[in-house]
Amino acid sequence: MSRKRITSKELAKLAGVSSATISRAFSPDSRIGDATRDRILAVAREHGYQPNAIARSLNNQRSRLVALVVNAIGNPCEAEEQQLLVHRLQAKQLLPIILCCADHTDRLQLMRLASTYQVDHVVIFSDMVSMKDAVDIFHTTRPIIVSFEPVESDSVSHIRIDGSAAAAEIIDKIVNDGRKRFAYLSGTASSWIDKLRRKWFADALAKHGLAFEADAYGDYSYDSGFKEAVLLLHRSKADAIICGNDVMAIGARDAARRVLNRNAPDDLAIVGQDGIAMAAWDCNDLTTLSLDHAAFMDAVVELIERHDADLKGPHSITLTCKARWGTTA
Amino acid sequence: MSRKRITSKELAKLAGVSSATISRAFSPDSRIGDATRDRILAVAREHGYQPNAIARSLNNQRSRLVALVVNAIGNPCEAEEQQLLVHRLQAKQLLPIILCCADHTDRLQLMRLASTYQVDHVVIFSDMVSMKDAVDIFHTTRPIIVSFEPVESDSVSHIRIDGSAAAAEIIDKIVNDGRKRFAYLSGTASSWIDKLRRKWFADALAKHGLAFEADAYGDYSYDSGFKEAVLLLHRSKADAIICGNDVMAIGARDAARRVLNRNAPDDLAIVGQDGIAMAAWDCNDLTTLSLDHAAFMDAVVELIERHDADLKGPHSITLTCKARWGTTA
DNA sequence: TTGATTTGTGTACACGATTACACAACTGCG
DNA sequence: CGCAGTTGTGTAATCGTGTACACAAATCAA
Repeated sequence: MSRKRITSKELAKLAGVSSATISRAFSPDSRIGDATRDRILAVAREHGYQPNAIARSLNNQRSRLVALVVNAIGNPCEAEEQQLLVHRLQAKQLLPIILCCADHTDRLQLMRLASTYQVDHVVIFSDMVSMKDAVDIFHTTRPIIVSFEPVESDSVSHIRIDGSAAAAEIIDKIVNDGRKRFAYLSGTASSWIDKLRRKWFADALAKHGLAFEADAYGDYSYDSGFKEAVLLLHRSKADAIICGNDVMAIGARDAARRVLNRNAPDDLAIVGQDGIAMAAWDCNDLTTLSLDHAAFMDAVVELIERHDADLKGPHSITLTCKARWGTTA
Repeated sequence: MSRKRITSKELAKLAGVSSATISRAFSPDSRIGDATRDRILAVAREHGYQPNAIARSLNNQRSRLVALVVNAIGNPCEAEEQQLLVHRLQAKQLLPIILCCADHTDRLQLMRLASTYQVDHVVIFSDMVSMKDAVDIFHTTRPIIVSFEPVESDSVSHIRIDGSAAAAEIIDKIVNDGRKRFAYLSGTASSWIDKLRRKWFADALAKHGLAFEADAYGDYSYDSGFKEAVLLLHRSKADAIICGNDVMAIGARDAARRVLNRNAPDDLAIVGQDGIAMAAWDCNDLTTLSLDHAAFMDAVVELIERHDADLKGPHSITLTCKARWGTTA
């Protein structure tokens, strides 16, 4: 009920000790009498005292805050991973600060703002910021970079994702089904990761003497998938569309069915990427290049732990994708 | 490149002024010579100096952090709103700390942890924590509560959501279509908000002399919607299912079609709640009780602003839902 | 010219914790 | 009993800012 938060000095007076002893009562292994600690914790509980994390951070040089730089949290393709990571961080008593790039014009300013909070770690999922900028802004933090734009800085850890084998598997199947005219519906034109993903499929096509006949660019959203697919199918003779993520794939499938009356998998093949839960829903049942999100986030946490243990960097972990077979290709 | 962050005192030496003057250079309206400010900002930029937000927070008693207590971020039904709010907060230079309750066992401990960071505001979207606990833990913050469990504390602001009119509209239509046997597929058994939502529909049914014939409980997920709908349709003769959110509604529709070969809207009616973007996707086209998420988040920001302006509370804003007509009912 | 006001800057303390150091009390050992 | 080592606690400095206060210089009014 009291509006004001009690401080360690005030609690010290109440418990008849010095504020240093209060601090010790809250530090797991420090020289303090058992009786004193118990008494202090009792008084603390009674008055609702908890050490001020801001003050503690200032003193420790350790904030226990983690910045997550993402495109958006509203898009299921990212949100699922984010949820897993947030869960893991919370379990380690780390608090996530989310920086949402998608609808923020000045992303550098946003990252600078977060960096003033002395975050202990930075995880970058967004392909909307350049790694150079990120490294520059978080130069005191050693950012953990996630599979975008590998930077040749030794202060950066890196998770590499390899989907080449699974992409080949999927392409082989579709080509064996008799399709020859492929199109790629990209997430964003400028994204490094998106170019890499496209290359997995392009290389697989090359083995069959094929190449993408058309390209389109969306923004990872259902609506962009829908709209671009319509345009794509009008201006090309594509009978197979590889999409930058699952949500766009669903949009493309709906567009083909609704606007052009072409149904997957009979009239054309649609392939997604990510392997989100929604891809397995009965109404979607998408064929997709899927990544094990739990393993992905485990890798992120692993890097955070190595960073904490101050192991010499830079570190790198590689994960491979698997094909999920649905009924759209 | 330098591993260490520069402090105001060090910068002061470099610029040939005192650290107080450095501080003034970064405070918009404070007595400082234009020439001095410009010189300091130049030197600051050169050395990558930015005031330490942790230290500033400790001094100001103002952290510019906002805690968002949510069930999950992976569930589209919540993620969309969260994205809108995060966007609005970032525009105001406030940073969100997300507390994800769904997969965290000790939610009180989680809230206590966040409260030690002296967050300026708390927004509670989760129905997995009791308001009493939240108010207790964040007693210094004046939590902004969102439409769950109204608490008779004058330190709590509140957003009330009224869907009774829209629910009546939807029920009227379905009853006029000739259906009489209604079931409610709830989000969680214990949730206050879920009971309220059910009541909107129950009241509307009562006007027709009807009542829910069956109830089931899920967890807001697609899988739970699917599974519970199967059980529900086996043990009752329901021909209309009102679901706790859109994702469960999609699960229920898929279950009816796949497992029992009953298609909406011909063989049964399915109604969702929330009105997320996905509900309007061509493959779903859900009839749903929808809320204007942008207006909702505007209201949250409005409350935050009133709180900042220190207007006398408690404050309350009411929003009403609208029906979205799809092809599932 | 003089006294009052404004302007710009430095000094010193506060914010709320942690921790190196000092020291008293107690333990154990020969 | 005396001395070394351990244990528990207090004192004071520190983390990096913001700001009240003091004060000199500059400006202004009459």
